[in-house]
Amino acid sequence: MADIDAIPFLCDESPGAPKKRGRRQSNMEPTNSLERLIGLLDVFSEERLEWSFDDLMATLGYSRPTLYRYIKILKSYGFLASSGSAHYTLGPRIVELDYLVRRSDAVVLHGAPFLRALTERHRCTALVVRWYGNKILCVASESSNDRLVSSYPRGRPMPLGRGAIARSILAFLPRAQMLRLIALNIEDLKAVGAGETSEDIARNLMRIHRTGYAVAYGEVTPGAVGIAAPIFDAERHPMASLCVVIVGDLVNGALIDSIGTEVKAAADEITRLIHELS
Amino acid sequence: MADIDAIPFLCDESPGAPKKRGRRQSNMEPTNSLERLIGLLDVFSEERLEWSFDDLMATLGYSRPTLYRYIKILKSYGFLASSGSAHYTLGPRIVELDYLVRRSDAVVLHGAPFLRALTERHRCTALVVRWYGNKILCVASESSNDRLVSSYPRGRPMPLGRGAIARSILAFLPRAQMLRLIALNIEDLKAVGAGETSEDIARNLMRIHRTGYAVAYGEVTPGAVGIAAPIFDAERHPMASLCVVIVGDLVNGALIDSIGTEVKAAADEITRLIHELS
DNA sequence: GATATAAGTCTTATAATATGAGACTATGAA
DNA sequence: TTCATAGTCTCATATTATAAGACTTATATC
Repeated sequence: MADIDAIPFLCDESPGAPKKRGRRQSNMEPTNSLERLIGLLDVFSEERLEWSFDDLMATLGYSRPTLYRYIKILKSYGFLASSGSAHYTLGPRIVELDYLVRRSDAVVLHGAPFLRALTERHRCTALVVRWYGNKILCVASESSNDRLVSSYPRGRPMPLGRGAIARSILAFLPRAQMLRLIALNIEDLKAVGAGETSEDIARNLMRIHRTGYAVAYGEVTPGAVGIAAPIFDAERHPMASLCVVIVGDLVNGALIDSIGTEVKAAADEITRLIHELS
Repeated sequence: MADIDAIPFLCDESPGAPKKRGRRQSNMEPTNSLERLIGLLDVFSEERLEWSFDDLMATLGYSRPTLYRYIKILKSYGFLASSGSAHYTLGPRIVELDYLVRRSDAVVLHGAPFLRALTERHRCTALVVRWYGNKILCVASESSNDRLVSSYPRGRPMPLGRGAIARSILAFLPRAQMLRLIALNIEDLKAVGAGETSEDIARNLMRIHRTGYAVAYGEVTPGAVGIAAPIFDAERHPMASLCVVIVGDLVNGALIDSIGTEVKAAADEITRLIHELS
């Protein structure tokens, strides 16, 4: 049961759309067999990459034949794989699907050239990150600095309370939603110095809104500076963020400003490209 | 309907285990609602990364409310995402799961250092590839030659009939299974010069078996030489392959032999490491 | 601003099937 | 041989997935 709480939020794809129904959250129990089936994959986490049949049964509470049936189906579709006897891990179909995602994600496709350009111009790591529920997910990255290995590679979710990326997204949300998410992540935001109270944090976010990009010092990776600007969906809600991470010693205020302007320009251009054809 | 045929084989994780029941193949129709739900993801392919609701309904043949229900569930779990109105693509949860797969796949984890070593020693691309049904799937790669961009990055399935990787796996299968897979891929194998008849191909594979590694000239990428050796599962069935791809002009017969020996040694070592603890 | 069309959800009776208890099989270990 | 574990099967029952079609929002069009 404890593991259930560790499962990150799962929700509709477009967190920008306000008040859409049908959101899922980590604490929601599946209500039907279809959800129970795919929900089974939710027990896998970075902390628990492999599950025994008995632990699955104890955690999920399904009967033996039912759980075996689920596992059989998921295995036959490649979403699960046996690892040792009565032990299971995630399966190869996921790898295959991720390839397709990389080929279809507009943010990845249009962001890639800018990642390349930014990493060529600066000794940095550049990433494109998607907003996804109460978390953000790196979907593409490039680096021109071997010392600067991102602790958040593709697919690893980051919290919404820390770092330039998170704030570059929060800052551009409608006020009500912004406050809701501030409340959800208030501890992180305070710990990181984003403000003392919700109101204070909101004020600071407004400033980011005016500047057009967010800057953070060592909030995600010690010694690293993050500079991020939002990418918008068709309704002009932030849906992703472009970010440059650079070693703190390599930059001063002026350089940060100039990189910030670059990042914002690139993010705006990505936004434009995304909506150009559709 | 035509697209259905393009969907690659989906089957149990361990294709090495002979005659296991419960295999899925592309032409099998889902028999229950659970399979129909995850089976929906099978319509996405490299050729068709985005689907409209109407096309989905026409292809899958489910009723409007049912299909909407499926989509809603898959969206709520992040496996699908809306793209434009009534259009859908694969969703961000897949990215998240792929990250977990990268962290849990023993072949990826134990293979990585060898990929690095091989690419440091030679100007080449080195990959680890998993056997998965009637196809092989790259799961990790590294390159020290920018001119040599693999046309098969992580997650893109390759056919079982072409290239050193495929033959390095076929060559180590029990004879019956080998013949079955030769029959399935006979056109490719012939086209590529692996032999004239099934028997001829089998004989050539036996030679690969004796040598311990397979070599192929420009079968996958023109001008490139592939050198591959199998990685085995607990039952000593081939389950994956380690491969070095190198530009043809850079190698002669002697060098190929020496790289082949290296690759085989590395593959054997990966096999050992995988089973060391479990 | 009215109308039309499409996107998505809800309601319902009915047919379908998912479920769990427990038996059964297969496999490997002691 | 016996014992334990992994995995499947059978079957009666209760659950629930299903499709037709009504309903409800959005989005576009005039």
